[in-house]
Amino acid sequence: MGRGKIEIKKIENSTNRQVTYSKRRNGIIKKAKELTVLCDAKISLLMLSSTRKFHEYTSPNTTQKKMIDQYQRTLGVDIWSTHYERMQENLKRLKEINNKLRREIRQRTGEDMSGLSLQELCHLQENISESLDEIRERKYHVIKTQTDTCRKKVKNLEKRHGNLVLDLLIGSSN
Amino acid sequence: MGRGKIEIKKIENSTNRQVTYSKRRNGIIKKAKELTVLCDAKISLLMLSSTRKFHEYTSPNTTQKKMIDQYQRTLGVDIWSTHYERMQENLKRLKEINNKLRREIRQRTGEDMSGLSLQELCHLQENISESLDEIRERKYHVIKTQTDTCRKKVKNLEKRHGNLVLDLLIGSSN
DNA sequence: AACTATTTATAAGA
DNA sequence: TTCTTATAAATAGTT
Repeated sequence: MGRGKIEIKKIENSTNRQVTYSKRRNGIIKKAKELTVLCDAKISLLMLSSTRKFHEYTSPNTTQKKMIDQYQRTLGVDIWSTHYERMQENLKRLKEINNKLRREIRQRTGEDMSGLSLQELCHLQENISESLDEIRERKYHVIKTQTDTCRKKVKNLEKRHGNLVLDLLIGSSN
Repeated sequence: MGRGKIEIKKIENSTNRQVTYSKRRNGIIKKAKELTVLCDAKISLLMLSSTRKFHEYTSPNTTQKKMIDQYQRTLGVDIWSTHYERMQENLKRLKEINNKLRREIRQRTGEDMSGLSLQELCHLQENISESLDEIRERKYHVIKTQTDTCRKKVKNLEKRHGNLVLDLLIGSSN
């Protein structure tokens, strides 16, 4: 290489390492370009430096996707299968949960009770009766809150109105 | 390079081209390995010869998938967008529907009514009251069906019992 | 696959 | 970063 043989091990000096990376990166890209032209090859070269800088070279007559597809076909692997399958399982699971929830709602609304036994129906009735009680209770709570708020406003208005009448009777100083 | 400078253009002689490909392929892989070690870099190198032979090098501390993901993130492109993104959107949509359904159930059970106005509460109460009526109706229907079935069985039994008694009185012929 | 004359790449220094 | 240059490494053509 240069002035004196070097051994191939990590360059500890960060500056030197970056300089060497830059030089050799250009070198390897040049080699890739030459190989592409000389031998009619297709090359995909992805490089990530220790400082997270990204560089790439792809032969002109191809694309990253084509190269990766070729890679997968040739080696008989599928890089994405793991991800893909997991996502598909997730989808399936969610759909099932979804259907269960819908069924539960349809039972609670009384739209579909065909599969329920007498015992289950009794239980459902009891359950919904309780829900109805809670909703009624909540409704009264909301009504009471609103009424209270309303009363306070009236009281406040009355007080201000009283003051206004007083002001009119006595006469304001400014 | 070797004995006499060469120009960088396609080697027309097929044998020479293959030989050069082989030599330079090894050379570039060696360079990639050196760069990996010297500069703590991550490299993915895919090569396809004009004879459709495939060769690759990937740095030990990474994988093809990681490199491609990095590539996509860095360049802001997504080779897999069609499949992958559609799946992810599907997942998101299902999750949202899921949450809506759960919320609806929680409202109907009276577990969570904090976001509901008085009007909505009235509507909910009415709604659930109707559901309760339907469930009650269904229950009575089931009870009636079961009772009818039971009565038929009793009648049947009585009839058979009557026949049995008759048989005993008259005597069976075989 | 091995050899070797040359070209090319590059490490260290400026 | 860029250039220079001494030297190592790569390799084209040959055997």
